[in-house]
Amino acid sequence: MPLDQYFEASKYEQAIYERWESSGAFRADVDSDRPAFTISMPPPNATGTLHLGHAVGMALEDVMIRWRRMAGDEVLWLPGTDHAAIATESVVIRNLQKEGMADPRHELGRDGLVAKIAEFVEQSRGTIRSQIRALGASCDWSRERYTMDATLNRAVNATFARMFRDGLIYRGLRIINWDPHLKTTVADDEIETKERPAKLYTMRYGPFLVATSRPETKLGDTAVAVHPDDERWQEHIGKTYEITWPQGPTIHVRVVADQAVDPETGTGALGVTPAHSAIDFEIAERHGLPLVQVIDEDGRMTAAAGERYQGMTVEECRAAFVADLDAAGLLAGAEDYIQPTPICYRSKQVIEPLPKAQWFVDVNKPVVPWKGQTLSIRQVLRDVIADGDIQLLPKHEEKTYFHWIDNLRDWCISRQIWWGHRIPVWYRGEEDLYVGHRSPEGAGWEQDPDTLDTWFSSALWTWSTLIDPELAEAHPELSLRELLARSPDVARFHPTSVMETGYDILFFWIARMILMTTYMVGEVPFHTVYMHGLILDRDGDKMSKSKPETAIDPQATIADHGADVLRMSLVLGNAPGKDLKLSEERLVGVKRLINKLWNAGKLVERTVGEHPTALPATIEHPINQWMMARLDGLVDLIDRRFGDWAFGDGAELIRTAFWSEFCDVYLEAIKVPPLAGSAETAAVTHHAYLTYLKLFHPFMPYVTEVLWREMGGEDMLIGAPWPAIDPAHRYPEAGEAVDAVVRAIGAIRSVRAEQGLEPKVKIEVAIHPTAHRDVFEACAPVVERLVRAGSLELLDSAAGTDEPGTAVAVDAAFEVAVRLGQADREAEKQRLEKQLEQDRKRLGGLEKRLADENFLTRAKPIAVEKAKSDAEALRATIQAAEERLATLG
RNA sequence: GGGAGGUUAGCUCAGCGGUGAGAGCACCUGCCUUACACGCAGGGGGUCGCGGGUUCAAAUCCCACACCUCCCACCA
Repeated sequence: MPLDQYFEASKYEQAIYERWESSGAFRADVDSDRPAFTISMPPPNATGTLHLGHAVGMALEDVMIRWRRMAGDEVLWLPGTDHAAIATESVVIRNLQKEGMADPRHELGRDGLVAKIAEFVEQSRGTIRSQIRALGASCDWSRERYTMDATLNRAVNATFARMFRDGLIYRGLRIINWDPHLKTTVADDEIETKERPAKLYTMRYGPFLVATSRPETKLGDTAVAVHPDDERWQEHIGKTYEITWPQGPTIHVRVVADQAVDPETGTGALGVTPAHSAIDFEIAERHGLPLVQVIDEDGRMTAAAGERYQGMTVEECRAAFVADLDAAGLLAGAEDYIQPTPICYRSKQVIEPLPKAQWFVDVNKPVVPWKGQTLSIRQVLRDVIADGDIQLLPKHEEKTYFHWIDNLRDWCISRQIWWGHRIPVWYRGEEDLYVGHRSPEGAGWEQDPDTLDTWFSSALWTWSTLIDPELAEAHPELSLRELLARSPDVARFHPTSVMETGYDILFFWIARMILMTTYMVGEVPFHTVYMHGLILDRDGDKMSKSKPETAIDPQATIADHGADVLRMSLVLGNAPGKDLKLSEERLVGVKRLINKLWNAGKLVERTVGEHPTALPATIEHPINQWMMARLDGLVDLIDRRFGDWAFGDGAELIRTAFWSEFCDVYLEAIKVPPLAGSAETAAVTHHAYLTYLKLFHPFMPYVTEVLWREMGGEDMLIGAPWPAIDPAHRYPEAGEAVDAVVRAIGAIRSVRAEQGLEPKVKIEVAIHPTAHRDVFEACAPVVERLVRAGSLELLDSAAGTDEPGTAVAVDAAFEVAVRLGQADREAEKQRLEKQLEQDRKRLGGLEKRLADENFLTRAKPIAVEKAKSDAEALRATIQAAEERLATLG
């Protein structure tokens, strides 16, 4: 069936995806004896929609997966979704509020709200699934997982319990990051620092001057700290002062000496607010200072702040307190100041440090068995990268990673929201505490109200998803260790091969997967981490709805141009860690490539005819040989680029080879007899085209699959073997010779254009090959056609090119002459002179270098050899051109 | 304040010690040549950020500087 004029993606995509899926091509076979290649899909938010960040990741993952599948690996790409605790809960609460429910938490209660959220997730999770499908992702849907699956919950609870028993998880009173908007704690890594203009106030404070950008917290001060060696304050150390604020409470501050104080900063005297500053809290712990909380969980002042300020927001209190201080003459100064303010990365609201008892993961306790040692989490995290057990791409991210580890503090894992894995800890009375993966027997137990940080469950993703859910359900009594040991997928597909994700979640997720997996499973979660960059708009800004003219919507792109266009646009030229600017022009460029591939298919279809033949035992025609040699070179090159994870670069190379070698040279050449109409040509054309389809397939699966079927490829392309070099068809010599012919064609075309010879004018051409005469002879009809020659003569010597009425071009492998007829000989002279000038200049450079004793003795022999042969060739070219000029007069 | 990456043609980028610096897009000229005008052929265009240094040889390595981007930092 002849191909349509243009490829219309929407006509084919859905049906092809269904054929792939129903054929079982996506499903991993745990029993095969092929080497395993595994990717755990980073689970998108179950209630989300696909954005370009997902799209670039999935496109890259699918490239890897399809490549390895064709290359013969047993591939598993495990898809799934995340319950995204904070994000999902706040969306549902907002929706309920829009529907008129003032306080959903209060009105529905815990069970009611959780049920509502689960219902919402169930309803909306289909969207992301169908969008992943539309992209063409060849993932194993039979193994789809969700971070709230029963099996995963069991893994979470068992992990918590084991860490608790090992002392890696503890409950402690700390200054935590409290988000008064979301009403929950957040981890240190979930904080962004935003610089905001503020004032740095200096206030009189007993005998001291104290600087602060947060005067309102001074209502809760219990000490003044100075550096132990600071001479200015020696007499005060150890004393306690009573300070009565103008309109507020009276506080008692002890003067303590502490190394943490920098004498150079501020006034050198630090007002210590243990309840609202982590550093002050630590000072307070060291000196046994009391803790007075003046800000509550709503971000308002408490009773301890005094009657006047109680109930004010932090901002209101700051303004009021400063005014009061000023009125009382206690304000010594106020200067402009850029204040680094902690912001929650989710809610974008200001974080309030508050003292609260929370659950933490201890990163310094040495209880993790690793390579025969017992290490701390921090040490294992460092070792797996330092030892090369895990490779980070791009490599420079290792430095960022080590820097993060050096500054790592205990990880706060408890959250005060309701949606998520509930902390598996039960209390009974004051004394009894139970930790386990199932609720304890007996009456009177109360479960901890908090839930776990989403990243706690995500951190188990690579292996918790491989546990056999049926086994887990049938055997609730099995320990996690036994479940892992008895789940076939775990042994077969873990550790995974690659983790492909954005570099922005290196700490949130990558590091925590390493942390949890080394501890729980005793192996790394993956061998390679491929981190893609951000997708930006054409101006290099983040795409946003406020800039619709440059934003690109993945769904609309798939609908308008097809999934292949979107995928290839995101991958072409992309490299680990590199941000990519995506624009309409980029999409159009890929669209043209697909159009070219499609149209080449039409010509191939015509050339191959109804009955494609297999490659003959030997291939005779040099151009056919050349095509085979080019394919070999390309396949070899691509294997090496892909092996180095350079998929974007590989895609460029395939594109260039396909367009400039196959289309521009080969497909033009085979229109001419005797290549045209020969069975050998049909076979080579078919073989070459199918090879390009295979190479393109990981990037553009849909259009290549359509063309594969149209070209009579066997079964489906998704399961076809990756191209390999066939030792029976190696023609290295043909490459060089036909390259010379191609250069000759270019030289004649240049002469044609420079002499202003109209395309309709048939020119008379003579070629004197100085090498590869037989190949030139075999290719003569092709040359004749591609340069639109009326006649073509092959000469045995340069003699024929001496005639005055010709234009000549010279190369190391040939001289070509174009009979000019009426054309301007002066133009020819000028062209030659220009060429001569360039050649002489270059020869001059080479000769200078060759005369340099230092170069001859110190340079690598191969460099000297190349310089010599280049000079040789140039001299011949120059001499021929000079003779030619002489005959022109 | 600490750290990382970048600066090559009008734009997006490749090249990362071997010597005439490349691609795509854009531009110019000519072509609807029976696969493709989403195309074909030819062509113009670059002090490789600035200044030093190492080397027979530097866009490529080293040092300093300038500018851009990003990450980290307990808010005196």
